[in-house]
Amino acid sequence: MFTKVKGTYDLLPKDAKKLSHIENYLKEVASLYGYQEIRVPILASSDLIHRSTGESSDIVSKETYDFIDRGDRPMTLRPEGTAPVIRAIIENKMYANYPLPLKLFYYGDMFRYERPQKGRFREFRQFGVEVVGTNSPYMDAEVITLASTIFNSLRINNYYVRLNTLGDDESRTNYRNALKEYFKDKLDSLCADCKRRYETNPLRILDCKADKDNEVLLNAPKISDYLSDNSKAEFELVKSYLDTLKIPYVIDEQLVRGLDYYTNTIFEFVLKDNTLGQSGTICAGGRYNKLTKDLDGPELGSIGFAFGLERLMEIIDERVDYSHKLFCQLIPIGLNAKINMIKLMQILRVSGFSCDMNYEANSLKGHFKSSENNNVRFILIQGDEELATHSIKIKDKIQNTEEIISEEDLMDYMIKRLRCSNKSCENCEGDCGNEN
RNA sequence: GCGGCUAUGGCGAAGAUGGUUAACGCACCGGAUUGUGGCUCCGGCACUCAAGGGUUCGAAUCUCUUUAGUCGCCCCA
Repeated sequence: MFTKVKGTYDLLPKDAKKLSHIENYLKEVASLYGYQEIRVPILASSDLIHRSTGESSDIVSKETYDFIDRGDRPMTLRPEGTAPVIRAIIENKMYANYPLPLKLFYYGDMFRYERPQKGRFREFRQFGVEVVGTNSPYMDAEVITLASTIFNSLRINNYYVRLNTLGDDESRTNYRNALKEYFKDKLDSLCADCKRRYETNPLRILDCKADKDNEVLLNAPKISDYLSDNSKAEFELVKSYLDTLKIPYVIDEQLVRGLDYYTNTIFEFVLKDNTLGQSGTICAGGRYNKLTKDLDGPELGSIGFAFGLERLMEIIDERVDYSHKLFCQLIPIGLNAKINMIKLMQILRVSGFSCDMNYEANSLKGHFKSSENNNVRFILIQGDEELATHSIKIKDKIQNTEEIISEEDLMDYMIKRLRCSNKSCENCEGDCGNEN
């Protein structure tokens, strides 16, 4: 037997329905904020992914799906959505052909070679947005507000936003130097990973989990002391906007994020409880003002975030019923009725009534069983008796009635029943055609 | 890359200290009930316990290896 590849999963009908539902929902909310959809390839040149995400990042150094294609080109399955979207913007010169800022959303499969666990897969799905072509700190706040609205409207309330700023170039350079200076003679007390990070990306030392209680780390210089006046003012504006809208956030100066392209504002949405374990981050993002230029485009201030859809699936509490439902079941008795009902079924289907027939059942029992599985409201039965008079026996499972009507009255009959399903309706006992 | 736990019919699962017919529930199939199902009753459904090796008179039970799943660490959405 073939089994699915490690870290992948099948979405069976019920869950597939749930995921489409969530995706449609996210699309709708994003469009309320003025975002348009963009679709970009899953397959990308290794160069794009490696350069954008950062050679020193864990994702690129040990988690990408890299391979050489039949034309000897190094390829990578995208591990995140930002780089391919930015590439598309630059390649299609969208920054010139569309009004700025570009406000785009995307969703689709991402690939990371990790050990699978709860809320983490090798092939997984993200929904994200990217705003390109603005430096306004108001946009930082708007993007965070959008993410927050998504949470609220999915009735997820037990989250908060971790917020920090990495500052502009100048701030970051000064801070990096300060960190290097500070850690220079303290390297021995850091873990092996941090010793490496000291060379490649000293900021990453700050959110090291192994050293998180290390005094050396707790006493390290803080980014807030190295922010330029401009960066400081921008960050204040972001915070005040969030205050105005009462978005709950906490400033966390240890927050750094693992992708190398981030600048200025960065944030994470995390759950207050442990329903998702330590991987409680469902949404994260930030500014990346240098990325467009690093990818050979013009310099464009940009910000975005991504949601992990599996994690969202895991935590949402929806009362929606995703089970399979059809409108009616057709039950023919005898060959003549079967042929007649096949014609009838096609008419019903193209008229918008979902329905089905069990072609193989030899007994009434089998047919009725199918009607249970299909969760139908109406059961239509036709045998030689009904056929002779062009009529049909119809059972309404909600109102629990059974009567014989003529074939041509069938659709009107069902539509009326649909409108009023109130058994104790005084006007009609369920037949008046009024909405309840 | 590292660590914990798990692996019994289509599914969920019982199976102290190894002992010889592998519970039970659900699903499914057949019948009571061949133009009316859902309830009920009766009957059927694992020469086999992830795979391979070892210990033993005897292994689903002990041991080793492998594989898979799952959870956690690192990291990330």
